[in-house]
Amino acid sequence: MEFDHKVPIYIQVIRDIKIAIIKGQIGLGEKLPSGRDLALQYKINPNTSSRIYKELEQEGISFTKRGLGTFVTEDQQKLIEIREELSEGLFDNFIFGMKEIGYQKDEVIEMLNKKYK
Amino acid sequence: MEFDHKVPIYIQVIRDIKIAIIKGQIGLGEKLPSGRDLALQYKINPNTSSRIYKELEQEGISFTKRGLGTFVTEDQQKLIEIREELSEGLFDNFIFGMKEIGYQKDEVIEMLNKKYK
Amino acid sequence: MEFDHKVPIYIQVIRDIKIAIIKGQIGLGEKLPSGRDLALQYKINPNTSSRIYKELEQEGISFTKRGLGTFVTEDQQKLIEIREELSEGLFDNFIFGMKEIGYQKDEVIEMLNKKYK
Amino acid sequence: MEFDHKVPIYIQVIRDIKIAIIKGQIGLGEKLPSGRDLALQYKINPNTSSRIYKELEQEGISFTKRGLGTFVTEDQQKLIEIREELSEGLFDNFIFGMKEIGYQKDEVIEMLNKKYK
DNA sequence: GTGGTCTAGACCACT
DNA sequence: GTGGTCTAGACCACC
Repeated sequence: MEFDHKVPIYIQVIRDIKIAIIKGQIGLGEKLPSGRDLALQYKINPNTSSRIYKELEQEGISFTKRGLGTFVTEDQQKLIEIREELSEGLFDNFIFGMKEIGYQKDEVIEMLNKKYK
Repeated sequence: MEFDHKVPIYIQVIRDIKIAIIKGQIGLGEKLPSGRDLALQYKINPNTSSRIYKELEQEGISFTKRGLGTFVTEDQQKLIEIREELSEGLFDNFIFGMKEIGYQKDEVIEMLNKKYK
Repeated sequence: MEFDHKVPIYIQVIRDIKIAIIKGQIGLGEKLPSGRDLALQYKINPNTSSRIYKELEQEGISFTKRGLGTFVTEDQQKLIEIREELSEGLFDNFIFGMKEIGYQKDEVIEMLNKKYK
Repeated sequence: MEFDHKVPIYIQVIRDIKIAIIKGQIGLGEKLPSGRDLALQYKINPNTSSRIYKELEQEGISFTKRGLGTFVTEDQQKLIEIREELSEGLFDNFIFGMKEIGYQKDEVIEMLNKKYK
């Protein structure tokens, strides 16, 4: 994975993990790599791993068992929440931004159709 | 104007000025406030004002006449460019993001229709 | 029993056993489960069981007979000691904490009365 | 300030700051010391300061202005929340614990009266 | 000067 | 082996 040096690494990795979860590449309840392994995988410092897992835990996406490791929550509801959080953010940003620069619904949709080709 | 303290103030002000220009609230060739006035208007640090004008000038959106102040370019072409730059950024971010979290074109457009209501 | 993963499991189990003892659910002189059984009961690692018994023994609450197992002390005095140790800890923590955040005796007792309803 | 080496420094400092706020020693909206200064005051590492402010921000107790510093929230409501959070935690822990080891309301209040002398 | 991020590396407690 | 905490020190963007 290549990092965009304009946005914090930990943010990018968190996003990456969230996407892996909602795509089912990482199952609910599954063990996540140890902090050290995550550091190796993404070529980051173990401290950064630790920060990543801490944030995920705070969002209720993972939890940790002392001495055992970090695990994905088993709460199915979370899956939906994550997906919504991610898409919601994209929609809001997009729609609000387009309004701000003066585009109406119809124009936006027409342009979107073109862009998607 | 309220700032989101997570994103640089100068970025937010630049965006604000660009939007005012493409909406015609600030006309082509029109004089922009002095750095000091800009600082007062937005309640920002004068250093930040000067950074803002420096960036706007670099993008060809404004130019300065020594002793007279800073003016918006008279180049109409710029208007279109700004609009495109802003919308381009929004589209890329949106489309790329939606792909990443697994939404296809049709779903996106359907959801967008709903959101716009 | 559900564990709070923020506090060491062995601490939680030790507390649980102490409470069982002072409540008489486990009698003085009674045999405690083998390390292996304890591990099964609490769904913990056998290593953790052995740590638990080691600590209990150190506090004089249990003792081991080689080849026979671990037993609760027969010393009645211990019962009182345990109870005091536990309640002492609770009182100190509570009173000190309430002082720190600025509550006086009378307020504390009044609030306590309310909470108990 | 002396630290209890059994509980994380950042937790203790956070508590200390919260108490200073609810006691009015630090006013609402007031600037907190810079991360570096906090580190000097408490004799901790600047990284630890940074962690402390991050947590406070997450709890809505402080906010940060880039390049300017960290400030206490101006929301009066927060004051009450903090006080409640702190006292609530103490009460719950105390009452639940005393119940667990078999003390009834009257005994508890009587003992508390004695302890307070 | 101010916070934000990251690396490096250490030590500890828990399982 | 696993996470949690802390120190040390660096670099950066922002104001």
